[in-house]
Parts: sequence; structure tokens; C-alpha cells
Amino acid sequence: MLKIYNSLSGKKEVFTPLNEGHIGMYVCGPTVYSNVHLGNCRTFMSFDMIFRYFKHLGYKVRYVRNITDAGHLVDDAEDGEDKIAKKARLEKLEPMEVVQRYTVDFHSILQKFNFLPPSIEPTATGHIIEQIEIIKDILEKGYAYEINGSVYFDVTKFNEDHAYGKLSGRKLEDMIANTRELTAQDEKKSPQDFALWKKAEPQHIMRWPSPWGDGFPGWHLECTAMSTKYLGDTFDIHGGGMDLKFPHHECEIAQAEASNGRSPVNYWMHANMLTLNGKKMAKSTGNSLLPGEIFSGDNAILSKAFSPSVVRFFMMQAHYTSILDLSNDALLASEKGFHRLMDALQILKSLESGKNSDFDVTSWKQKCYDAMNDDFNSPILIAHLFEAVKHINAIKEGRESISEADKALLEATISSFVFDVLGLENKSESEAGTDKLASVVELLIQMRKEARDNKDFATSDKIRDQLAEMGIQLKDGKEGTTFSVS
RNA sequence: GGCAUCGUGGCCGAGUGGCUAGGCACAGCUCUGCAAAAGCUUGUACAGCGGUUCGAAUCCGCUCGAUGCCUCCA
Repeated sequence: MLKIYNSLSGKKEVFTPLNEGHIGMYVCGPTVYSNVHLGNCRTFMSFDMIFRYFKHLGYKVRYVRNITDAGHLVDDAEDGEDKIAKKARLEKLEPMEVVQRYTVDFHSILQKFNFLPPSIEPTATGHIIEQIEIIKDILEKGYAYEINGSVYFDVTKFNEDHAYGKLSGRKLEDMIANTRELTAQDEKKSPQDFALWKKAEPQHIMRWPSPWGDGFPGWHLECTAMSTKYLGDTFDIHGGGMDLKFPHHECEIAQAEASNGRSPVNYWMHANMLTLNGKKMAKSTGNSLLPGEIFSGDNAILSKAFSPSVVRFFMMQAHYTSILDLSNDALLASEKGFHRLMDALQILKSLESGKNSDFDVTSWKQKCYDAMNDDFNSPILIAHLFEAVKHINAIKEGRESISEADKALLEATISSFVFDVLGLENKSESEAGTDKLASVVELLIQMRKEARDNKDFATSDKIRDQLAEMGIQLKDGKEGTTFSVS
């Protein structure tokens, strides 16, 4: 029985999909006006893991994650400028050049992190017509008004017969009480109202024709248009970063309820933020890291480069609803733990099975599922994986044994959780996996053994130390010497 | 200022009204020519102050602090 923490109710709820065996999931994707933010990666990674687990359980999942390539305003005021258009103006590029450049960056980073591609990755600009249709609908229902070629959602009107603020726990009256005075020339009736369609000023490059004149859609609308188009008026899961809860997701609910009278989403899921050295990431203070800067080591914050798998493992060690703090020490610790896990996986392959098992693999497997079924508790899953690591090492040293059947079950289970669900990759294995390197190292190991047998420790240590410098670590064990590549 | 989430041992991080999280680091031991790796052993922590309770770190209140949103920043 799978339980999910639903942000809408504030409780863990038993997950029941609308259609048995099928899941519709929408996650708000990036606005492609700059390199993808590391915190953003964490959010997407959490949902990648969730997507993977659903698939692992055998669900047919339609996972929609959009690309925002228009409509995300720099601010919601009268002079609101589209983020893409602004960047294009600053860099003297065509807006679509900006979109293309950062979409490519986004995909390449996600690929390094071993993300599964979503089922559909729609763009806002590809769904202008759908957005216009929804605006027409909302206007007809009386929850929006047109003024000077722009259309705004009438939050006050909507709140009369719906609950605006139910997701974020806000009350409209409180919001009004806490709002600063309107800028003098604001055309909105109330500061809480938000744009469904913005009139394009003559100099504005990104523009589309509409019944209200040339303009562009509001940011909140695209997600409503694309999610309902591909997943239906009501669908199972809507996810995104905690920062999107208000106003973005709140507005999505309002738009959907205004146009078709029904709550659009059964389970709202929000991934929590990533901090850096205990503080929020912000370019302005220098407390900021790009994913690429972690992989290359080219940054002033970390002592060395870390592989995407290590970063992924680090993130999977925290629950997706907790704030996670990234630091050099934390990554160093994760790197060691990650290698220990990967080494154990390697050892498992060559383990000799015995008559009986000292390790109850079946109940261990159940505990792994219990952890994941409890709101995707990946840190608990990882704790269980390390329990298996202990047993694997004990079996290797002959202190415990495992039956043929249990060994096969353990191998299948652990690799499906590590690789399929958590999405980790054993990079060192694939690099060391080239047979030639392996046989060269085996040769060196053999030569070192001969030197050691002859008590020629100068030679044996030279082999060991020089290989270590190349990142190849020799490990002497009871059954001989093995190696790992870092 | 308002709303929200949270505050756990040296570090990162789970969890929970009474029973071992886990990883990393540290120390001792085993193994080793010496190391490394691996294994074993050791840590009584839960922001502070009150309250509820037979019993709270876990529930309630207040205080302090962090993060998010309310305002451009994921």
C-alpha cells in the first residue's frame, strides 16, 4: 500500500489512482532562460525517482514535464517583462535562441544525472491555442475580465464561490490586508488578480494574435493548459518545487476550477529546497553552484569534483520533503558511502553461495518496499541497502553464507533498487569494465603478489602507490587482491 | 509583518509518545610485511522555556533561529 504526502490535505494519504494501473503525473518544468539551477535539479530528481518507482511497481505512467519558453514574467506588475524576452534582449539573441540554448543545457545536465525522459515534454509556445481557449472559457464563466488588451483572473470573484488559497493555507482577506498598495497605474482590479493574457507592447518580440489583440499568455496558464490537455480535467499527481506552491500552483487550481468546476489534481506533491552551506543559493551573494561546476570541480566552494552519481546519491539520502543542505563535507561523506555500496554490488556478483542463508533476504526485500511505499522514503531504503552491504561483506569473509536462491533474489532486488529506482550508475564499473584495463591491472596485481612473496616490498608498494595515483585502488583480502577505479 | 515548512549526537540526515535508523568522521581491536580495504566494538543526540502524560525528543503553548512564499532570484 503506497502512501503519499498530499500538500493539499497536509497528510499522508493512501494512493489510489484514478484509473487502476495507470498514473497521470505532471511536474512543472524549468523556465529556460539560464542554466538549470541545482535546486531545480533536486526537484526534478525527486520526481524522476518517483516516476521510476511507479514504473518499477508496474504502473503505466504518463509523466508530463513542460518547458516554459514564454510567459514567465519577471514581475507581475504593469511593466512585466517575459524572462525569456529579457534574456534575449540582454544577450542580443532571438528569444528562440535563448530557449534552444538553455533547453539543450537542461537536457544535457539531466542526462548526466541519469534522468529518465518524461513521456511528454510540451512547450508553452506550442500550446498558445489551448491557453486562449481556456481564457475564453474562464471569461465566459465570469471569473476573468479584459482590460486594455490584457485579461486578468478575478480572484475576488472566484473566492466568492471557491476557496482561493486552499493549497498554500492562505486566506484572501489576509492577503489583501498584507498587500502593499497598488502601483498607481495598475490596471488590475485587485493586486491578487493575476494575468491570463498580457497585451504585447509594440517593442515586445514574443507575441501571438488573440481575440484581445496581440499578446502572450500568463505563466500560470500554460501548466493548466498542458496538464489538462494530456492528462485530463482531473489527474492523479501534480508536482513541483515548494517555491511554486504559491502563487503558481494556487493559480493553477483556480484556473482549472474556474473553467471546469472541478479540482484538477488529486495529489499535490512538493519537493523541498536545497541549501548550500546552510544558506539559500543566490547568485547575488556568491552562494551558488551550477551542476556543471560540481562535475568539473571548477568552483570556489567544493574541494574537488564530484560525479553526477555521487550528487544523485547524496540527494537520494534525504527525503524529498526535507530541506537538504549541500556542503563539501556532506558530498565527501556521500562519495565514500556511494563507493562502499557500489563495491558491495561488485562483490555480490562473485559471491559463492552455500547451503543455507544467514540473511533473510525475503523480509529484507519487504522492508525496502515498505520504505518506498511510505511516501518514497529513499533514505530509509538506502539504510536497508547498507544492511545488505554488511551481509555481503560478511559472506565474502566467510562469516555468513547465503543460498543460491537467496543470492539470486538479493542480486535482482538490490540492482533494481539501486539502478532502476534510485537511478544510480556505477561509473567506475563502466570505466573499469573495459576488459583491457582489467586485464592490465590483473597483471600488475600478479606481479605485485610475486614481489610480495619475495619480500620485495619496495616493488610491491611502488605498484600499489602508483596505481593509487592513477585512481586505481588495490584491496587485499582473504581471497586475493581486487581493485576499484574511482 | 503575514502564511508555510522545519530546528536531531563532530558532520549529513531518518524516525517516533515508552523498544538499534543509516552514512561519514573519530577511537580501540581483528586482518596485513606496512598500509588501504573489509569486519567487530564504542556514542544515550533530538534548539530553549513552560505545559499535558505513568512516561515526550515525539502532543500543546511561547521564545529564538533557519528555509520558502507573500516581492526579481529554483
